[in-house]
Amino acid sequence: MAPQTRARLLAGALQTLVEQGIAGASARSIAAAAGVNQGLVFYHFGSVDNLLAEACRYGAEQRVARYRGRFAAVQTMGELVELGREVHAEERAAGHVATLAQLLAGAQHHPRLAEATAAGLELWIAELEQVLERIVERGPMAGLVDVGGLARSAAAGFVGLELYEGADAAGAERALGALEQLGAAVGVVEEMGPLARRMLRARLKRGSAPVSGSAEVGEDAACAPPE
Amino acid sequence: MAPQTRARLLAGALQTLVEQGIAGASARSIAAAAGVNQGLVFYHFGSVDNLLAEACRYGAEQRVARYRGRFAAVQTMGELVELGREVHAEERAAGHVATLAQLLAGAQHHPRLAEATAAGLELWIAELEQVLERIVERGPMAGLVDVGGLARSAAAGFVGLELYEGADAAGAERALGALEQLGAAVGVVEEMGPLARRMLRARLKRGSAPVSGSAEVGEDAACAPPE
DNA sequence: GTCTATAACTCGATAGAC
DNA sequence: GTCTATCGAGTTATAGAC
Repeated sequence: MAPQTRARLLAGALQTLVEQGIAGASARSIAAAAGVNQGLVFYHFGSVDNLLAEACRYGAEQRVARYRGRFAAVQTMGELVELGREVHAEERAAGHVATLAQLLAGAQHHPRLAEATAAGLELWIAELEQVLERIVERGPMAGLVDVGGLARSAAAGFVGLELYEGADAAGAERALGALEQLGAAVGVVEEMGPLARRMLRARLKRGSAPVSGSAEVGEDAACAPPE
Repeated sequence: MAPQTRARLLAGALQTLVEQGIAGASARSIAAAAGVNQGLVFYHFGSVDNLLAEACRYGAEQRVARYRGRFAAVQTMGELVELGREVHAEERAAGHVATLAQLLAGAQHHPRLAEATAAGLELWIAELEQVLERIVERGPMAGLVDVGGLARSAAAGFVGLELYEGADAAGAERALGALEQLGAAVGVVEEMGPLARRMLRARLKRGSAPVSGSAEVGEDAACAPPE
């Protein structure tokens, strides 16, 4: 019966994180949610933190697998934003992104949890990165943007939005709407192809130096001189 | 001596959140950090949660005031991204954005904390919104994007990035770098002025309907037909 | 592998001395 | 306003019966 109990504890840990947060994730509450004895947490996992770390990997694998097919079908930035909405809605309803956020909060002061949550997030990031790679490589930004970094900022931003939604649901909705509008702006760059690519390359070439002054040109310099 | 003790407890609460996270923010550890007796938490604030809620507002006001001048000086998207880097570095060093993230994690299952953290975040959002308003209104996106929503997504994303950095510092650095590149892409749209504006308006007009098919045009449709 | 019982501790919160 | 002392509940973790 060992494997079944382990699985129940893992599921119980996730459920407890959803319902009570990291501050309420004790051996007793997790065991109660799993319907098993409290001592089994320590028999099977050694400590509550170890259980939470394993539950993090377990949960992330489960959730990412749920969307793998849909991620694979995405071909455009618009579709990706649309899928983002879907994922947001489903994960919010199930409380699973909140789980990752709770673990991430706990991980700030706990190296073992940090390792596990980073691994869990990495699963989401890998999925996202594949999609972005497909989208970016055929557009004007190919080779000009770090796709892995983009995937990481999207995943991290998603977690932040999820936390924000818990404190201000209406504000989070506005944020999502604005992101869709911003996605449309990026889509414009995509559509513009080579012209946008030249301008973007020129911009990035200026490197990390302050770009002050460059934007005042904005209105009348629709076509920057090619290199 | 009452006001001094109150202030010490507020500072102690923030310090404890930085050093031990929401899970370790007990009346005893906070009082220890403040150098006062544990019972005074309840005398002055009634409960630990009330203290945390007040500390949230107190801390957010303190931090936002620190950057008010610099926010006011920002004139371009590039400068804003640059300031974002500065704020990130300073807040990370002081651990204060992490504080907001910890409170946000705790707020998910605690209405009183949710109210306080939403108010604290709102201070950052208001500051950001003013800057974005200045930048957007003179560019092609004026009137086409919800500036308040943009400010909210930026603030929430910032919190997420901060949490992510605690679990994977290198990954967070990549994310920040990619965001700078993406900011440059938005800058391109800014530079393009009226042309980009027409394309963007056409895009947004299609509304929230799936934009599938539109991006495949990308490479060879540098100039979409104006409406 | 699973349970009970329990040790040793920390928690929030309060009563009462000063 | 600040302290000590304390209650009752909840916590991790272990020892030992089954």
